[in-house]
Amino acid sequence: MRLFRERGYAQTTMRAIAQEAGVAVGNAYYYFGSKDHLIQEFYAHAQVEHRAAAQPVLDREDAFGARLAGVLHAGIDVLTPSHEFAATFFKTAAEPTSPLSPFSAESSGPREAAIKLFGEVLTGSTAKVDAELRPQLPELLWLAYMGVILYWVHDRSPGQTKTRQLIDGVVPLIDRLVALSRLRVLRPVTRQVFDLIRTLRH
Amino acid sequence: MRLFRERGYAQTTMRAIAQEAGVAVGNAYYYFGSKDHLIQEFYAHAQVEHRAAAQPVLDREDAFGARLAGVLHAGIDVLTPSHEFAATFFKTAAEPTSPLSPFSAESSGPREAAIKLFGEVLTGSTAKVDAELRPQLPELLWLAYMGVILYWVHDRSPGQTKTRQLIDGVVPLIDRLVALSRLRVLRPVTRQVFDLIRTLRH
DNA sequence: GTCTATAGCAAGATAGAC
DNA sequence: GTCTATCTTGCTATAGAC
Repeated sequence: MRLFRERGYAQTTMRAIAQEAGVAVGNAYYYFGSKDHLIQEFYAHAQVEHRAAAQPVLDREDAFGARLAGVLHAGIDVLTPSHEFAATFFKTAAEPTSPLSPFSAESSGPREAAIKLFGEVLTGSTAKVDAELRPQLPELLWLAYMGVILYWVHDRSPGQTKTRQLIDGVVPLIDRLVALSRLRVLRPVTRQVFDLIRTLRH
Repeated sequence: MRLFRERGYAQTTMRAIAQEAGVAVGNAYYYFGSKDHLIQEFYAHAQVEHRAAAQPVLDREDAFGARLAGVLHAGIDVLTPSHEFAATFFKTAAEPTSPLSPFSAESSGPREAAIKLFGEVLTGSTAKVDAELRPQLPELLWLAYMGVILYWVHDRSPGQTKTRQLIDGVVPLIDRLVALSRLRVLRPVTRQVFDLIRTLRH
């Protein structure tokens, strides 16, 4: 991970990694199926750090919006030192056939943990949420987080300021939509959304 | 393209491509900067085919929803023969630094053409659209199309049936939201969305 | 400016000995 | 489990033909 951050993904050779780890190249491949597979370490690591960074926010805030914003910002905080490297490795993660896709079975560990984190955003908050929406919401929030990361990876503004603006802009929006979900007028729309999600899930 | 479709992206070597084309490897590199750059041909080709496949729909339908659904389905129709290959090359397209990203400057040609196509979906329709939303809508529809493709690439259901369901489910939703955009109650929400888009654009 | 042929490098991945 | 040697392939370099 240190080499990746320092030189970037492509510039870090398996030979260099093996040498740095004091083992032979073949041995590295004994433990990691491919260079790409090393990235899964990154996921697991990032998830643990994210959890830790989010804790103070979860302890402090009780408004849904503040909690969500805090957790999203914490996620980006943790990733920021690896921004350049993340941009280059993102291609591997995006490949659907890859076990590195955040949607893949191999990534289910970190994914479940992340969804659980967004569950805590909800349960610890004072928000009143539509009963039908509530069980779906943690996964939807995680999906939104994936969207934020997708934007962040492409974000070339200095310090990724735009991503911060995206979070600050999109959180009140989600907050409002969640509140509106209980409104009678919007019932058909939310129903339609749920039906669609249900259809696609299996 | 034929070799890619038959063997997949990784399994097709530059040596094989050059041989099949009856040229030397060096000559292939004279015309294409890298193996990845061959993919841009795919984009351009797909865009032209998409345009042609969408024409009958645009001639026939005048309801916004029907036009949008038709154009989205036409896009997937055109891509379907390359589904397997697309899944493996998608990684290159997803890398933000890559000139192959659909958001990159190098891809602006096909992108503009695609956005224009969604402009026609709108202008030829009978839909009444909020004045503030109208100029933004074609690009937003294109973005939604990118989302559909993202889903399609990951879609492992036989014949990518799920993607078809996604289109059929999401189109009435978009249709309804576009109609609702003129509603007074939702004005603050749409304003919020526009402000966010404006902020992020520069 | 367009093309061929060939040689060779770098780096991801693998085979097979120990 | 670990190593060394080797293979494969994207890509580059060179020298030369037309």
